[in-house]
Amino acid sequence: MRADGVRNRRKVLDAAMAAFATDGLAVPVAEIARRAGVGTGTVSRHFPAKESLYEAIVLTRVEEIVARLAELAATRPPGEAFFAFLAYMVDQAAENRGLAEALAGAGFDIEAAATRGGHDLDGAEAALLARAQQAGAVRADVTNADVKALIVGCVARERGATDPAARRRMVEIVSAGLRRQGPANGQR
Amino acid sequence: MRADGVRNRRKVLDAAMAAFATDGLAVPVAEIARRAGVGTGTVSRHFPAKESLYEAIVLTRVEEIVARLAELAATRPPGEAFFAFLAYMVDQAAENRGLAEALAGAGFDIEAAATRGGHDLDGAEAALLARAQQAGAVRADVTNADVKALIVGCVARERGATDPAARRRMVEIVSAGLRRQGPANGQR
DNA sequence: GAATATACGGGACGAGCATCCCGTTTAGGA
DNA sequence: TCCTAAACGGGATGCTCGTCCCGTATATTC
Repeated sequence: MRADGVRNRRKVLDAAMAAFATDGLAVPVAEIARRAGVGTGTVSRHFPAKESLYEAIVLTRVEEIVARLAELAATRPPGEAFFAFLAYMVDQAAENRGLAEALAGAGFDIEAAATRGGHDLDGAEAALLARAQQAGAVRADVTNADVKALIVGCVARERGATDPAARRRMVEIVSAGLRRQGPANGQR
Repeated sequence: MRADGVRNRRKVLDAAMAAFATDGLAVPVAEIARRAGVGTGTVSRHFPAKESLYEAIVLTRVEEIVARLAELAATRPPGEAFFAFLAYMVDQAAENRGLAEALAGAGFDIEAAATRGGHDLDGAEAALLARAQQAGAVRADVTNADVKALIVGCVARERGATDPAARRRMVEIVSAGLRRQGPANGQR
């Protein structure tokens, strides 16, 4: 492979990461090419379809997430690890519009991409949840799909205005709701 | 106005309601025309832009919602009214993909449409929340934007598979999180 | 320094869609 | 029954994109 090919591939990848993060997955390929300082043909040649760009980028994100998850699971007690991971995911999604869209299921199947890349994101999340439930830190009837939807909700506030305080408050609310309810709390 | 004009306008409106509810706001105008049994020209003449279709349909939904909100506020104690409205909104959005998309801010500004139609949806929701907070039923630091985002989260589960039990569970979780926290709950 | 495979740029092409237009049809009154 | 304004259908048009192609340029090898 030629050196300029490697270099340009890298530039496209970086530009696409930035573009997806700020403008979302619907950003036109031409805009990515513009940001990378190359022609659209160069983008298409390195990534035959837009999907391949999604995939290449999402995979690195997934790797980071899986690593973070493993680290939390290894170093913290079950409940704490679960809630820390929840907060981490919300922060990631809040800073990356493309990731938020992917998590919301708009335009890209992130789980499928993770699986194709050899990562079992869903399984790892489910295990983290299950451990937290066994430890009595999380309601027993919650499913992993519930948790993923709630993460989407935490990021669904006013587009653009990512007030960190509001984000923290959202995570708090959802965390409180997920915690096993005390016996004296049973109204409704 | 001619009788067939009135009739066709009605047919288009009904078809669009059904199409938006099942297929979302991105459904092509041609598909709406097909469902209504008319040509695309007829749709365009009655509703010059797709936006006007959105608006006409959303307005009836908003009216229902505002009426329901007023009824709950008038007949139930503050906290109960608030949580009942939350559950109501989630049910509505779960049964209507177009409404869910509009609430999530994807492709249509529902608040603006409500305002143009003379309804103050946001204000009414905020008042309901404020009353529940004054009554001590809901955390004092929660904003109306938070609540709206959480509603989106409750509906963000796997597309299509609208398991009623899961939906109820999501509402429970979010409601629990929104309730004023007991003093003994302060872990984290 | 020449030869060649590799890569580049950006225009061409086609798909999907909203909107507009106009020749044809029809409702409703005289 | 006839006339005309109103309404209809669906093809034409224009726009935004993703993808493909090909004439040109350049890195690499001998």
